[in-house]
Formats: sequence, structure tokens, C-alpha cells
Amino acid sequence: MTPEPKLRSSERREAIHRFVAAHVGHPTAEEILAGVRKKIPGVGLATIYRNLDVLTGEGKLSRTMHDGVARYDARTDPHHHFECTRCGAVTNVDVDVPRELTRAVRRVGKVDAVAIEFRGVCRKCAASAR
Amino acid sequence: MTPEPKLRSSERREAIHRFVAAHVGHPTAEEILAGVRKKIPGVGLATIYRNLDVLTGEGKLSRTMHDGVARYDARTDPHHHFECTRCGAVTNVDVDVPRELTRAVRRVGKVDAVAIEFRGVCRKCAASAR
DNA sequence: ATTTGTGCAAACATTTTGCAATTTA
DNA sequence: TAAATTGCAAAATGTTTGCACAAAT
Repeated sequence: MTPEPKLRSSERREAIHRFVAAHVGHPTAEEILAGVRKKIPGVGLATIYRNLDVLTGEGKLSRTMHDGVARYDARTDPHHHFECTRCGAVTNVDVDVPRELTRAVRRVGKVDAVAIEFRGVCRKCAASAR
Repeated sequence: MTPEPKLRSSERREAIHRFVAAHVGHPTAEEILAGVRKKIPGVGLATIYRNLDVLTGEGKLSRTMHDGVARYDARTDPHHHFECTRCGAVTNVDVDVPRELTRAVRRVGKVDAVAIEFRGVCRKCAASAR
């Protein structure tokens, strides 16, 4: 197998990590690019993607797919998501997965992970009536 | 708003619908193309996509995203999925979502739909040990 | 000095769209 | 014949990769 490259510190990687950690809204690669460029104007999109891969591999970030586009989160412990169908915001949700749920699935296979996605209209959007 | 076009019958659309209905494994557009081409060699990929959109809009198919690629299913009633991390197979799972689960999310917003994705190793893969 | 990290552009994969020709009602 | 459907190619997205150069160890 390919020997894992030894990571060395890089300003970009740290900036990317910090940006995602500071943004609860599950930013996309493009959003992260825009954010990081405010501090380091020269960064390229490829650097963003490569470092997001590294950070995800290190377990410092988690990746979730929403409508086919990747979003990143500094939370890596088990949690779930609420996606607003009106504004697209993705919010973390803390709920425990009842044992009975995964138990019912054992006939299909051994469950290693469960991802629950709630979809609906978030508080903010519901407030701005319509 | 744009007036909805009146649908008319088409051999391709029916073949696409039949193919998906006959394939429990949540085929992708490419897989559907390959399958339909056995019956109708001339079909193009754009036709597949356009008809999948129509059929999904009609409520005859449902679309789910897995790793950024769309998969289609003739089941449109609420159900959930088990994805094998080894072979990639997607299996339908019938479990009820406990009331308490969505109740806990009300503080975030009004929940209209819940999608649960179980991930793990399916029976078949577990059997072919390793 | 070696090896990792970076920017840029090109390559990729999936899905969508423009258009002229065909088919259906 | 009017409107929907199709094939093809081109465009649009989002992501990955090849390469030469810069930076870190």
C-alpha cells in the first residue's frame, strides 16, 4: 500500500480548519474558499479541496452530502441534520437513535452508522411568513 | 408561471419506468440507460434524465442521492435505506420513525420529511468473509 | 536534500440545456 | 399542424488530478 504522507503544518490548512470550525452552517467548498480568501487572497480551490480531504481523513472535519454537493462541519461526533427546504440552511440536530431502530435493520446487515436527515422549514423561514 | 406541458405517451418513458420498477437495487441513470438500451438501442442519456425528471415529478418514481449520484426507485411511499459500504448496494428498509424523534426537532423547525440512512455491511458481503 | 504543499489549468463525472428533426394527439 | 419528445452535442456543475514551483522539515 501507499505509505501515508507525513503531514506538515501549513497556514492554509489551519485557516481552512479554523474557518469551518467558526461556521456552524456547514459551508461548501466554494463558501470556504471565499471565506479563506479574505485572509489569504491567493488560495486556489484545489487547495481547499485537498485540505478538506486531509482534515476529513484526520478526523478533524466531517463531510456530508446535500443535493449532491459536499458540505463540511467541524463536528465529528455522531449527530444529525435538519435541512431547510426554503433557505437551504443545514443545522445540526442532537437526537439519540433509538436502539429499536437499528435493531429492526439487522436482517439487512450490520449497521455501523446511522444518518438521519430531517427536512422542513426552519424557524427563521417560518417567521418571515408568506 | 410556465404552463405545464401535457404529457403524451412515449415508448421510452414507459420502458424507463418499467426498468426502474423491475430493479430493486436503486439504479443510477447510467444503469438505466444500459438497461433500456437492451430494448431500445437508440436512446440517449438526455432522454433518460428528462424522463426520470418527469416520472419523479409525476410521483411515479423517487430520487435519492448517494455519494453525489442520483439513484431512482419505483417505491414512493415513506421508507428508508441501508447502504452497504463494501458493495455499494442500496436496500429499502421499512422502519417507523418514532414520534419522539421528530418531536425533539421541533425547536429547529417544522419537520416535513425524515430520511434515515443506515450504513454498514450487508448480509451478502458479510458472508463472503474476508 | 527530500518530500509535502500550492496555484493553475486541464481533466473528470454527472446532470442540464439548445436545437433541429421526429413523433404523438 | 401544434405541441411534446428525442438524439446529439455543447454547456454547466462540482470535484479531482498533473505538473512545475514554493515551502517545510
